[in-house]
Amino acid sequence: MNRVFDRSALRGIGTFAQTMHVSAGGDAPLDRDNATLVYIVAGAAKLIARAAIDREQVAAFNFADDIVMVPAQGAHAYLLQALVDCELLVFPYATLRDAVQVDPAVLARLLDNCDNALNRCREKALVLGRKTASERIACFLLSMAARIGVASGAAVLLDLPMSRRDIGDGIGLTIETVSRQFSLLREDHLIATQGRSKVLLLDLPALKQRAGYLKNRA
Amino acid sequence: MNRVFDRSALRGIGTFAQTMHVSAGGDAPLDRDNATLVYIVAGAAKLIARAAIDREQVAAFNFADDIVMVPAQGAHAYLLQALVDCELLVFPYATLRDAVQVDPAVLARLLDNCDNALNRCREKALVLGRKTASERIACFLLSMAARIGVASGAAVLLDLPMSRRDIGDGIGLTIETVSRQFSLLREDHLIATQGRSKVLLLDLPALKQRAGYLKNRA
DNA sequence: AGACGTCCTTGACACAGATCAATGCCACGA
DNA sequence: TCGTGGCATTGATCTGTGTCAAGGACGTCT
Repeated sequence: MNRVFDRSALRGIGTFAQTMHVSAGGDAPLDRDNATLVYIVAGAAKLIARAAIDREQVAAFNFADDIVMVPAQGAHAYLLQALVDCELLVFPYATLRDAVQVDPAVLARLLDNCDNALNRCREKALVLGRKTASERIACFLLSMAARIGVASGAAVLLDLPMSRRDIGDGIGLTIETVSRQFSLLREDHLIATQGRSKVLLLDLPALKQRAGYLKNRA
Repeated sequence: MNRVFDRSALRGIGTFAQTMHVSAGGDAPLDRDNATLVYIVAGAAKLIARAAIDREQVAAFNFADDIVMVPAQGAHAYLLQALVDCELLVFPYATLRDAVQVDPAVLARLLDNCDNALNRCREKALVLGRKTASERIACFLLSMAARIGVASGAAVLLDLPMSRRDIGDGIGLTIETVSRQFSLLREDHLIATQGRSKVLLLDLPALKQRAGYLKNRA
């Protein structure tokens, strides 16, 4: 496993870290006035951008071993909310960035991590700006499959830690539209669901078709 | 001026750089299969995420002294397109990241730059996912004011290098809706326009009101 | 095991913004 | 200076998804 903060990296920077346990549904108590870097040791969380108490956009879902860069509050507020019980390692961004310069390899990994987050965010922007409801759901499921999916024969099993509301807030739809799209996918036998959180992706090629990906890949 | 690639930084990494001139409307001829880092020496450009030839999301607008991280082609294609004549410095991302480790201060600046891009992208995600047309336009104008606005008394003058279509592609609206929203802002005396590209922001407080920013800032 | 609360699903209707269509204006070149 | 082509504006209509409302299922707690 290629953890970003392995034992040797932690030796140098551990002094700045603060360990936190946040239980499901809770907000990580972060400094609002400064950017923060959170390493998810275990659990799953959502990064929320809030324009109003009833208008939230899920900027990112994050899982174990992810590094989340949480912005300081500007025009909008950012919150890291636990989807399940979480163990977190929290660093003030600026302090870490300066301290870690003694170990450029770790700094380079931070950059790679930030680049990944940026790429995912850009994909999200494309989804939010230019895709239909059914394309959005397909993109979401495929993205989750790549990150937390478990192969199950030709199918992929997902155990989603987030609610329908979270999914909707992540791809810019209401809870009702998300639900309707799930129903359509069930009718067309592209997915099967079990309970509230388990989704079995039965036909990845057909899902990719619905995702509205580029047709003529180079 | 605090350029990211100042004279001393360029001395070490200049060997990887490739200088390019791209004229207005042209695509920077980048490697599709690898992430690329582009430093905009002069000009203005848009980073496009393309799902189809007629479905593009502008992921970011970038101006002189910006560093743009252009992803490799995945599910969608990314293009850097010049809005006006541009002078660019182009690096393969991986090569630069590894080479620049001899100068951690430059690496730290790259990280800061990436963090800024990520924050802007997240604001964009919130705009695309959860804001109305009039809020989107207000957010767009305020964001441009912060980046390329010129104070003109109490007002701010913008000389926008992008077309209405580009604006729409950036905030998830059609060209017609963008145009209608501009007309509404003119009627309400929040802006005045001159020709196709010049916009005078007459009432910043009112614009911020329309942007749907957080009411109760801490 | 049963009951309760929360989350999910489904339906009917409304509306913001897309689409289609026509006209007008700006900027560039001859 | 005048023409030309693309870009912007405005209007009419359509539609996908939001909103409002009711019922059903899951999972938890006693």
